[in-house]
Amino acid sequence: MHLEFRHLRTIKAIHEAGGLARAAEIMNITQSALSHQIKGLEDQAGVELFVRRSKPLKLSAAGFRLLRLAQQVLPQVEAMQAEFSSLRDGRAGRMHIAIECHACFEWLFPVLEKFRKSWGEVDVDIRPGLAFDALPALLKEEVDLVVSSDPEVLPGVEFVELFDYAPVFVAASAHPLAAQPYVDAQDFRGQTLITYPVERQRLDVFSQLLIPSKVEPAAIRQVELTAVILLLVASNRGVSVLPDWVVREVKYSSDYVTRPLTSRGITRRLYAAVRSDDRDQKFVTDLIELARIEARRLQEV
Amino acid sequence: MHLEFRHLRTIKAIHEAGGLARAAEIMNITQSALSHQIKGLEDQAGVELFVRRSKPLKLSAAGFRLLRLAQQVLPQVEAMQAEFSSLRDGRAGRMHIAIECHACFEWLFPVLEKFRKSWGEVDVDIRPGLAFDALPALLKEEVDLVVSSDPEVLPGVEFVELFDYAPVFVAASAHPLAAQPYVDAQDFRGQTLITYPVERQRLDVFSQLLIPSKVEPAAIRQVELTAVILLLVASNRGVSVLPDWVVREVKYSSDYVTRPLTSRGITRRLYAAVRSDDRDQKFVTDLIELARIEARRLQEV
DNA sequence: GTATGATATGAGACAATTTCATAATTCTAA
DNA sequence: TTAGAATTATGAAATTGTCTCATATCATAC
Repeated sequence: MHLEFRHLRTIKAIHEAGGLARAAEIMNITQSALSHQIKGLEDQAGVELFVRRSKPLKLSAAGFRLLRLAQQVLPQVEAMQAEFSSLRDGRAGRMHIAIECHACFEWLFPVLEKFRKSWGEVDVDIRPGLAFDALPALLKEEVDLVVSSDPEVLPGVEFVELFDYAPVFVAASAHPLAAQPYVDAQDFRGQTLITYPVERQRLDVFSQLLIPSKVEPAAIRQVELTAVILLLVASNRGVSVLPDWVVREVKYSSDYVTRPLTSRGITRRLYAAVRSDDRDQKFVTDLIELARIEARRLQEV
Repeated sequence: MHLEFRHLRTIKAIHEAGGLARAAEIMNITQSALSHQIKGLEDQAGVELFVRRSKPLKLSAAGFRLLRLAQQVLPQVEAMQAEFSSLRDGRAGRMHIAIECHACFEWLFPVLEKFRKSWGEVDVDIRPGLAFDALPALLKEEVDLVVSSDPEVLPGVEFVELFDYAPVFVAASAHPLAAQPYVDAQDFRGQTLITYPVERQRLDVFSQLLIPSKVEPAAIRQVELTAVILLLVASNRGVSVLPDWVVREVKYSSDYVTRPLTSRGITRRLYAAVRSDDRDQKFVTDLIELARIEARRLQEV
């Protein structure tokens, strides 16, 4: 049974127009074509679709069943086409974000919350669990944006600057290092360092400070959640280094002290990696703008 | 955007097969054809449906949207086709019944109740309100069976005998005519006759007895519901004539008396009118058989 | 870099759909 | 009942679209 959308539209039109000739008018097609069409369909289906005894062609029981299908299916198709047209002119799209940095959740959530309000038709998601091959995933269109602090030169991918931040040393206020105005690589000797559970290269403390200085802490404890890290730090089970937008919330708590890394402080830059094709999509630039604003808000205090 | 079912099947197949070449195999079609097909679709839609950067062709965000449509729509189409195939081999169908006689509800309901059990796929309905042009409606396929006691010769329509019945006189046991062993046309003179609200020609009392004898009752009261007619008769507000399958339930009640019409009794025959095309449909003959059985059951007491 | 597997493209063959012209119905109203 | 109008059916030719075949191009892995 060789059913096509054309047939569904025909059935619907004949029913609405109340006859084949009128339906042909509406569809801008010959009456003959419609006649051939339904004849072919009836032959294929082996079922009479219309009552021919009466003159303005009328649907039979089977015809009504087909009409019902048309009434179910055609709107679904139109809905999809509407979405495609939104997609074409950039009102809709997909924004699946991969984040390489654990702590980024803190600012990303509020950003996405705002984003959702302006871009209801964009399908937003955060995809954890591909911390390391995020860039290949970006190229394969498995994700649409990667938050990263290690820009690479990669054809088809652009790294757009998001904002600068400082990795900051955090310890319990009772901790000996709290006495110093800043901490240096050497100060980590003998300390227990609490980090996110990722490779050292991806952790600012290591890549920017300890590896260059060839310093090894006494112990490393890996913890998934930022809140838990802070908890452990507060109870003096170790020290940590976290981005400024995270320590903000404990900066003025008497339980913690926060200190710059090195006398001059360390500054890092965060990037959004997007495919060059998507770079100029309105909702992409908008998301990046929102991220900058949110970061500034978290850092200004 | 020239979407066709073929495209939906293709999208689905490519997704399931995980690539275009494999999908082509499954669909018994050239890989080339599929390539042309999706290219055409992408041009029309103005949207990329697949990610071409990676080699085993993969769905893009838009492609997934289309896949979702395919997964919604294709099963609906298959369901309809299954119904059509049921229709072709007679497991499904429509059985909209028009009844010309009011009292037929009494036996028709139990019949349909049984019918529904054996023929779940048949769409059953009773269509009241076309008491008089039921036969034209049958020809126009607005209904599929007409219960009638006045067979006509009509091309394309067959009258199948259902069962015989007797119109029976009913009165309150206190009524004077209760003394007689049977009632004649003349006995209706001076009586109040309670009937269904239809033309005289369609009422057995008139067509079979009063019109031929040129007798006019003192008054006629028209009542819709059988139960109400019996109520009025019981309280001696008039007499009535009802089919034997109806009076059965009051025959042994002390409130009523039932008497034959004329010394020999009057017999009528009920027919099912169906289109000749449908005459041999299994579910049609089955319904007629059920009707006969039910009538016999109601009449045998 | 080359081999291999996968997708794209162009031209021609083929099939399905539409149109045109006209026939055959059915309906309507006198 | 019978024109006449309106509606649907049909056949053949034209058109359009889809598929195949052959081959090019591209991606990936070794």
